[in-house]
Amino acid sequence: MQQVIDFISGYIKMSEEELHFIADNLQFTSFEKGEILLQQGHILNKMAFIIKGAVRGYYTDESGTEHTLGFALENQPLVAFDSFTQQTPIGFTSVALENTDTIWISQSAFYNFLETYPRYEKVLRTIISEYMTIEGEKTKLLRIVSAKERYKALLETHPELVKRVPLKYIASYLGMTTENLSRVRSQK
Amino acid sequence: MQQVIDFISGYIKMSEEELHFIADNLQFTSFEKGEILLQQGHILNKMAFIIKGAVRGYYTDESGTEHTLGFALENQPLVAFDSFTQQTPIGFTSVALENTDTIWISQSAFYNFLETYPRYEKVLRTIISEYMTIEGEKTKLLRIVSAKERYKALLETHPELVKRVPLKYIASYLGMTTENLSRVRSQK
DNA sequence: CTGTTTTCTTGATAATTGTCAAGAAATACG
DNA sequence: CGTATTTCTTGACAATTATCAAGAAAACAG
Repeated sequence: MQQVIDFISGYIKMSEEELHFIADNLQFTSFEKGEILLQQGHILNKMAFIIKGAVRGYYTDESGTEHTLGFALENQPLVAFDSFTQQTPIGFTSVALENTDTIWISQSAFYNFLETYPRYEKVLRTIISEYMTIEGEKTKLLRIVSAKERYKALLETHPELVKRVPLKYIASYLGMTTENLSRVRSQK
Repeated sequence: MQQVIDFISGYIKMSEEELHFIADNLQFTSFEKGEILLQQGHILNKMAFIIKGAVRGYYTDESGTEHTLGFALENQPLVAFDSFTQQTPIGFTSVALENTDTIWISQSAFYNFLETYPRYEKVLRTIISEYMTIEGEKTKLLRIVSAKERYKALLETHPELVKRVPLKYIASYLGMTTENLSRVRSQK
């Protein structure tokens, strides 16, 4: 709970009232390794914040192949903002890589909060724009043509992921086979 | 001008007052083919809407190689939302592929509008979330492993781009060499 | 319309990556 | 602690893609 408050406080000084509003509208849920937090195709009426653990996001294409889109660790929000806002099906599945603790807020409580305390509109815009910067960096990393350089770039920017996440998911994230990642790693 | 109004009106019924506010704060600019609309590294204090023409977005990596990130055509906004919001350097350059007409709004006018007519916060969130959906689709397309399938997918989802944009930029966008795209095209 | 520049295609070859298969290493679990 | 399962590595080979080079086609400018 404190972690959510800390996260928001990084953007704005919260009043007691706002703090209570948030505290009263959060719900705690634990997931065991392998359990699914968000399911591709479902409609999303809540958003999450990861307290502890790690999560992998992937989508399954028509041929049934999984493509890892990203990872989320503790102290990060876990949202499909487009699905949440437009009430359209989520484009990916989120599964726990480890036992993971999360806190959730419902869509109605979220919008209620925004309407009651409109100064958080600006905070939300900032968070979204930061998210876009990160996504932009991810896209750029994926456009590195050589598999070796792509891995090297990830290792430099997110060493914690490479340590913590099974290599086969790192390979899938980087758009290469597990075998190729294994070889590329042994080269340097 | 009417095109901007039409774009916004697709999301909300605008009042006369709002309409005038917008009309009074827009500035028209034309770009010749090859001219730069947004420059990687600059700080952005305005956002654009494309009235006519086509624009290519790319970033230049450390080795000097250009990577095409996307295209924008008429009736589409042209913004680096993260840079605009956080006042950080833009992560890409936008260059006109054709003679292009644009309309611009300054950051101050934009925020002024949002504060004066807060119901547009929701409109903005919707536009942003739609943008995220599109970016998500782009990411998924890029993760298709085979060059041939990647091209086929783009041809199916955005045939207008393939017709209108020089192939070498399509190749760069799809993460392959021009030569390979040429070969892949001739196969089917 | 004509020369010039840019874009696109094609060929030959090398490098990278994927695929299939099997075994080693690490991790999970009773 | 020992067995089962999952993850990771390695090898051989095939397929895909990049690179370099040259010429054809198209677009552009005067």
